[in-house]
Amino acid sequence: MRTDERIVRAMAELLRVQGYAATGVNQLASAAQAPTGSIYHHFRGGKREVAAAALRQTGAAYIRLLPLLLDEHDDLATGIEAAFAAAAADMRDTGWANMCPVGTVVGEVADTEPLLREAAAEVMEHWVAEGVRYLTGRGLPENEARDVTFALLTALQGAFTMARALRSTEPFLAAGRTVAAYVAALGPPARSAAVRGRSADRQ
Amino acid sequence: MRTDERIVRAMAELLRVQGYAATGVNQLASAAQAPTGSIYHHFRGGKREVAAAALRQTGAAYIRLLPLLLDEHDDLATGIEAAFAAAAADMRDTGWANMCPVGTVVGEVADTEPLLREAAAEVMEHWVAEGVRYLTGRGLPENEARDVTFALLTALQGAFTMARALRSTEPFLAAGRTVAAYVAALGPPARSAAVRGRSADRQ
DNA sequence: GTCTATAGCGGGATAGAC
DNA sequence: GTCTATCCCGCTATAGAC
Repeated sequence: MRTDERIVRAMAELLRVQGYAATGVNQLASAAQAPTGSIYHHFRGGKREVAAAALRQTGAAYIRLLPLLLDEHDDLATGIEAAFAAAAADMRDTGWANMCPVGTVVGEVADTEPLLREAAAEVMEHWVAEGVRYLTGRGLPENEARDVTFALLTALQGAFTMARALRSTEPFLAAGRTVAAYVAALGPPARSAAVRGRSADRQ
Repeated sequence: MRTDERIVRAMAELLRVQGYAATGVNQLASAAQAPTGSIYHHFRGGKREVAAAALRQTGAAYIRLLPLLLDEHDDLATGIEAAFAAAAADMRDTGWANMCPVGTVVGEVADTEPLLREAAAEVMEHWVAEGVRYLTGRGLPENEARDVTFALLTALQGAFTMARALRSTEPFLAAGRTVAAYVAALGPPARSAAVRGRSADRQ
């Protein structure tokens, strides 16, 4: 892997576990198996710029999971509940350490690091756009798709935080149940028709 | 106000805006209008101990808002939507700076500062217990009350994060709409009976 | 108890050899 | 482009005058 890629990946890992301020450049360098100077060679903006790149990369990877997880289930509500359960299992299996780095960094430095706040905002706008696109594709009207997208994203972010502190999967499972129930109550007939359409599109 | 109280309050403020790692002891001292040494006089555990006290104090204050906001409305779903709208307005009016310090600190140091993680866990356990107590008081069965409590808390935490990055009230408003709709779908007749009972209790 | 001065350390960033 | 040595600053924490 290229040096700059290793640096970005290492930063993403460290952000997930210990946040931005606590992550030192030297720690980052040794985690990336690169000398300190290489960081400034590849990223002239230093630590800030590496973190911004890590947020964009991680954010893009996260939202790719949405169709991967939800396409598995013909019923959208079932898929949502399963996605929360998967996130809960991952969190538990990694020792409650793997937060979403985007959320962590926003909490830390949204008001003190404009570059990072902007990167986080772009990532989240992308999440919302992709969520709406996916859910309208599964038959939800635009305004409902937007509400459900925000419901999913806020519940996930909050569940990461609560699960990490409580060391329990319950925040994920309970939040997943309620979002799924909300979606199920929206209008099952319209949605199953949409699912049929979606499956047809692929064949 | 006593010196130690000023210190705890200043720490809570700083945690909300810039997190734990970025908050220095000297900055804390000047914000509390106290000399550096006073911090170690009142809190022998230093910065860590001040932060733990700030989390407990803020956490207790936050959960007191729950009945204050929801008692205003006879219909529970309406009250929930209004509470999210109030949180959104507060966030906007403070320049998108006022996160929940408990969530921020968890993201930063849950795996590196055991004392703070434990303080956050205690605070959140208290939130859950109070949420369940309040909602069962308004007529929800225990298991539903627990799910709704987690739905409220995770959505709020996540909405703080997204609203701060996006500088938009939409995460709060959209999440509030969905949680309210979920509650409204649970069983309106049982709940309005409970509301009548609650009002009667007060007179 | 209140406050000042400072120790001791680790941070981010840089210069320059190779 | 890779790596080392080092600068300078700010941090936490403490010692000790008042």
